Amino acid sequence: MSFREERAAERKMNIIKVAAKLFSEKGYHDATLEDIARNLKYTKGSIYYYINSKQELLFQCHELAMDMLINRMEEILATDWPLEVKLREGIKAHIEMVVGEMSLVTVALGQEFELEEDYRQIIVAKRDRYERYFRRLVDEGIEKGIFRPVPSKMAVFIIMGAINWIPRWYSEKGSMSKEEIAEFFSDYLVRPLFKKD
Amino acid sequence: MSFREERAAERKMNIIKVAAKLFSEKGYHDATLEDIARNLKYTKGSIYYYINSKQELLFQCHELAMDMLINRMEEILATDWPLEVKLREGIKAHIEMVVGEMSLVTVALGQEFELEEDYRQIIVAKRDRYERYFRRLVDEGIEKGIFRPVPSKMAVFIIMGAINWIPRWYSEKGSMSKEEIAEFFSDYLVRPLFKKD
DNA sequence: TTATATTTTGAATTTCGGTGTAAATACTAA
DNA sequence: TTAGTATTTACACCGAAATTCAAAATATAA
Repeated sequence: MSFREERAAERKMNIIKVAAKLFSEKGYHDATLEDIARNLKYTKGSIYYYINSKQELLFQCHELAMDMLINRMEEILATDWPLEVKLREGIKAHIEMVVGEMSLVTVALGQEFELEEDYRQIIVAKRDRYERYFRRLVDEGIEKGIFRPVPSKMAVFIIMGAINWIPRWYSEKGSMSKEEIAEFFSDYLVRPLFKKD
Repeated sequence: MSFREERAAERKMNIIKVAAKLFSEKGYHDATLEDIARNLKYTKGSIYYYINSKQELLFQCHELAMDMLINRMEEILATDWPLEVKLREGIKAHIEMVVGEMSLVTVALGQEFELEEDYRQIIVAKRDRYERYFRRLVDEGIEKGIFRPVPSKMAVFIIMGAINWIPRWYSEKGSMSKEEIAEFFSDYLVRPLFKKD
């Protein structure tokens, strides 16, 4: 990649990040390209040198967020940790993404229906793939008798829902740190999978 | 209330319901008054005979949904059921609302940030009140030693998040009925509150 | 330095949707 | 039946925001 291409890629990434921030703060529609441009000290016009449309920008936010989530999860799956540790760590990783890359992930989680159909399908496919990783962990746990038999799909929906809701209430100023939240959540959400003993 | 007033109120309610349906399907911005009117076989203009603005319409959706949730919960609290039953039933009631009045509640849950500040405050206040009901149940359970000590706020966030996420995946055609889902969720989400025995 | 390619600008264009309104129509009560 | 009120319509207005584009500015390479 040439120097110029590299710089262009970097700028585009900046635009995506700022767009994500504004999309998550004000919503897709209320964040105007004007806003995004002003934030970057660009003019509206120059944004179009880097992107083709506002819709594409939204899509890129989604895609970036999903890719980050998937990559992290695949790292975890590649370890030789015991399965319930993988699950717990997967949950923690997801929480950390949601809280750490708040704006990016918030856009991906909250503004799905703003995506036009073609884009939406791509994102939905990625999300399915991601969720399947979790479901498989639960299923394996059941097969091995570590977990009690539950409909794994539902269990994963509960887990995802609880986590994906975090941006709705999380504040830096809250009384619990990210790590404490991640710890509490992963315990609370995995606990009901175990058999009583 | 006179015959005419009554009919007007009924029509307004219809408008709200249809608006909710479209808002939840396409999002606040993409559902135009044109759409709403066409669905009701009205013209855009005549909608304005019943409402003052699109924004007000959104607010009414929120308010209606929140009031339904609060009323149902207050009914449950007024019973003499044991506290953990109240909690379980509260959860089930919430799920039934989310699934039964999908569009209305989906709007209320998903499109908070579309509300203008004044309206938003009213809705946030109602939601806080609602969530406090749940938190109090958890706290009482802890005090009485039925539940293990957990940060009740977090526990309720988990419960609410898991449920409020349902509209994202629920389909009539799914393999589990509303009731089965409600049953599974309330068990899964309350279970981690109990001490191990 | 100069010529060429890249980047940025700012204005112009276009489209769309919420809202206002005056006139038309339908309804109700007397 | 009719006067008066409630409801609906059609249309125009207006602003906002996405997108386009030609020209200007800037950077790069020869």
